[in-house]
Amino acid sequence: MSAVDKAFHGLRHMIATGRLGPGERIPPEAELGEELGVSRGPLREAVRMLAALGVVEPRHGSGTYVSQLRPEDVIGSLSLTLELLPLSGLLEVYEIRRVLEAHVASKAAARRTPETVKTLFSLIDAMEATEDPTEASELDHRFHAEIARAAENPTLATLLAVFRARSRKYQVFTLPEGPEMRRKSDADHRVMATAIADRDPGAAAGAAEAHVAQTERWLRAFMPPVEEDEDTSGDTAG
Amino acid sequence: MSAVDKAFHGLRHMIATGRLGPGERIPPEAELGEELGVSRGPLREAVRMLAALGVVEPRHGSGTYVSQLRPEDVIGSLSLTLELLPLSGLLEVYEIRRVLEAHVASKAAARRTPETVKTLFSLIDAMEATEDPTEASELDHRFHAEIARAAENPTLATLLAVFRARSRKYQVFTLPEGPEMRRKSDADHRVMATAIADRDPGAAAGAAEAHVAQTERWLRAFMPPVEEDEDTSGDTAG
DNA sequence: GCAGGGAAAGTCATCAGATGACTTCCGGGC
DNA sequence: GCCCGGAAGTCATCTGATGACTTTCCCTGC
Repeated sequence: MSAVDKAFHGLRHMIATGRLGPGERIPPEAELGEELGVSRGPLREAVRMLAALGVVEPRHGSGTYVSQLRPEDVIGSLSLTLELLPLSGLLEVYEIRRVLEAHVASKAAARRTPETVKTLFSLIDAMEATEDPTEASELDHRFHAEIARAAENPTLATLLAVFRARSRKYQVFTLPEGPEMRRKSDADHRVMATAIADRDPGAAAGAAEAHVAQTERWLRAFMPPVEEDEDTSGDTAG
Repeated sequence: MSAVDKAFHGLRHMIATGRLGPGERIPPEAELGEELGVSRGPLREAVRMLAALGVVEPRHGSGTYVSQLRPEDVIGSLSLTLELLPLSGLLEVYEIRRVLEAHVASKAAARRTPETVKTLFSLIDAMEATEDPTEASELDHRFHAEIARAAENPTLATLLAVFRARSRKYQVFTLPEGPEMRRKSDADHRVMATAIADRDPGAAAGAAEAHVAQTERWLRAFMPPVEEDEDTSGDTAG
């Protein structure tokens, strides 16, 4: 086993067994390296691996801390890599998204509060009012995020947010057919929001699934990946 | 921006823009470090991060290669960290699993081949025959993996395999109540397999969801995490 | 006694050089 | 034609030193 593996598994084991708990600071590099029997180089590489996976977080000058280890912490790590997938593989992701969006819509319909309904419709109004495709995309994201939030499963909400972020790289609304697509999309949103407002889980699930399927169809038809030099990772969704 | 970030994003950008394609070897450390303007230390840390995320794979003595970038490549990275989650967060994962297992069961029922059915029942027979809880757990995994495979979405199959692996750390069958649980579990499996054999998607989905829900209930009741020093990562599922 | 400033310690970040380990390839020997 | 050995290329690791940032604490001034 290589030194990096030794450090990686050793550190992971310390966390798995509870010797290092969520939020806790891990020992300094020199000390930990000696304990694990590796020098600082490989140890740092192992720490970076765990950081990329959302398990620890190094803070310059302060120390390295174990994350809170919530499901969304580790699932969020996918957002850095999912957008590297070729479009072909993305279609498989879409099938998953279809199923899960339908589920959260259904659950949101069952558990909705008046505030949720109000938020959803105000987001729809804003979407229909704006001309800026980027803003529309942002509002669309917040609309779906709000539904996922209402379903009361943060893990699932994070997973769907990751999947959606990948799709947003393709800004279909900027195409010539964009305006027509947006009208259709807006109509879908109204159907979904209405079903949720009516506490009708079946209708909400159906509308959500149809909406995702429609988006998938558009993406399949045109696929101009947008060149980007992020970070535009402003997660302004409430 | 730190040197590690510069190297990480630089490398990721090279892959995102297609300058480095799947399976391709990236430039040697010295060369790449010079191009990105960082020394070998931080560059290696950035490479390790991408390796942890399933994007690249360093091979000692040969070079570092971009992965095939299939969805399962990057999703598989979750398996290293999902088992670090506390049980409380795991319940949210179970809800997702319930929905997705139901979906794959339904799809498997629609697309099943005679070979699939044969495999499923032979796995059930083997499960009922064995006394070894570890072997039973392994067969259980293969049973569910076979159903996911039949649904023809490798990404989804990988995602479910990751979720299941987390649950298997809790070997509920070794409890005093184990034998009774296993009888119930075996019965569930027969219902699922029969629904799939009958090409009845609705019944298959219902049976799968009920089965996962049952497992979840057991886990919620007893939760003795099994200490382990893997790797037992033998993915023997066909 | 208290608030502010600044020094000092602790820790991660980075660079540089050297050496070892492993893979790959090629040519020589049989 | 096959096998073996060596050379080159590349990643893996160690060591030492320096810089950057954060945190703590003491000292100063009021």
